[in-house]
Amino acid sequence: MFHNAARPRGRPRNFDETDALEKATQVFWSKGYDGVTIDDLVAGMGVGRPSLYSVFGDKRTLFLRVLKAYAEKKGALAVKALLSPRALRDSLTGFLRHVVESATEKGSARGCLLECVAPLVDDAEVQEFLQNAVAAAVALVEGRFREGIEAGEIPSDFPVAVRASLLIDLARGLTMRAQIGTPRRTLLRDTEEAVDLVLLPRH
Amino acid sequence: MFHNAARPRGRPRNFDETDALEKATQVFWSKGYDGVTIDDLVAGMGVGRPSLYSVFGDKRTLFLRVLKAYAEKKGALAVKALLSPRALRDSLTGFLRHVVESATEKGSARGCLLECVAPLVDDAEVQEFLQNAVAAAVALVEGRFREGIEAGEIPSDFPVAVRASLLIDLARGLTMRAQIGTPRRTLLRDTEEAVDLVLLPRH
DNA sequence: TTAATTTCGAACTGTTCAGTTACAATATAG
DNA sequence: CTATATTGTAACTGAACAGTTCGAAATTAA
Repeated sequence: MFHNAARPRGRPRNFDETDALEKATQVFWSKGYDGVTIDDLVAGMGVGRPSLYSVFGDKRTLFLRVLKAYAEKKGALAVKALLSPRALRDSLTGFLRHVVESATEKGSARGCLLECVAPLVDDAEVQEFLQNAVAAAVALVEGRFREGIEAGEIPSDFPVAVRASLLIDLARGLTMRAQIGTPRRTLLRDTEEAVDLVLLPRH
Repeated sequence: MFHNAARPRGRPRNFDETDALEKATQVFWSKGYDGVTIDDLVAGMGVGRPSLYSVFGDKRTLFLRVLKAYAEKKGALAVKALLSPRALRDSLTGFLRHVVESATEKGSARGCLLECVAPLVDDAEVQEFLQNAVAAAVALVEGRFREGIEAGEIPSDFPVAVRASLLIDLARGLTMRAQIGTPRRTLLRDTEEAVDLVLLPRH
């Protein structure tokens, strides 16, 4: 008899690795990095202490993995919001709306792991990862602006790089406001304004 | 013989309270709140452990005091930058330049205690304080915009409240970029762009 | 000089924490 | 059914930590 899904030999795990990782995300997201103890993770992930070490390594290693999974997921959603075939304004609004909505989601921590938690982690690898993530986000928005130019939605002298950078700054600002408790509807209102602003032609 | 500066009775302290508080600010600023131990503070402030407790209370109490002193200092500088008698554009540029410069000061921690560290502190009093600080900052910028309208520097239909909020969002974004290591000159360049943007008339 | 007062330095105490170990539980292979 | 492999549970260990205590040091008051 063959097992196509090569079932491992010993006692099976009673947790799902991906699921545990998502739970770890919530723990770091809500308590910060330094504020989290291994016991918090054990409790939050539903994984035994020795399993946690053997499967995920120590806190730093786990955090890096959480960070990468989170960024990938968030990045994919940003791509989806920005690169769907619709008007430029709608793309940007969709992007910022998604940012605000995920930062104010009920049942989840406020703010954003990448913007509020990770920047405070005193670790070279984390910092480098963040810088790349920000650069990627800016490049994505830049790309969308260039498409907008080709489609004639904005003038050809539109300052693509600068505005992309500023849009990301605005997104960060909105996220930080979510972190300190500004209500979702306020942020959603300002989302519209931010898009208006960032699309204004220069003189 | 009278002592006009009513010298207290016992052994004199060998630290200056204000100075120690500034050192504590640097400690929290560079290590975050949860990342700081009492020993870090003892080492960084040059104050003995028992003195620290008797003079400043526990970590939370000390942090609240640090936070308030920091906000007061920062607020005063913001007022100075925004309310000096000069052109609106120069006021705003001065404000953002100050934000960027203090977030990228060499010899000091990067970013901003109020924007990068405090929002992660899981404490109701801290959160409330931050919300008020943000509201005050927005109100300050709003006031400056209104002066600009009176002086005819911007049109009377200029969306004062919205733009003030967005300018603060931009400041937060710039600060967070400083935190993750974006160089000062990049941020200063974007400062100019941010002011240009926020002053654009609406269509 | 002596008494009273306050701070300083060092050591102490009970707690929390990270990481490990020992053993029981649960599975497969033959 | 037995041997082997892997996970889960609980408890252990040494280090780090918060907050306190105690005696020595430094000052004023009398």
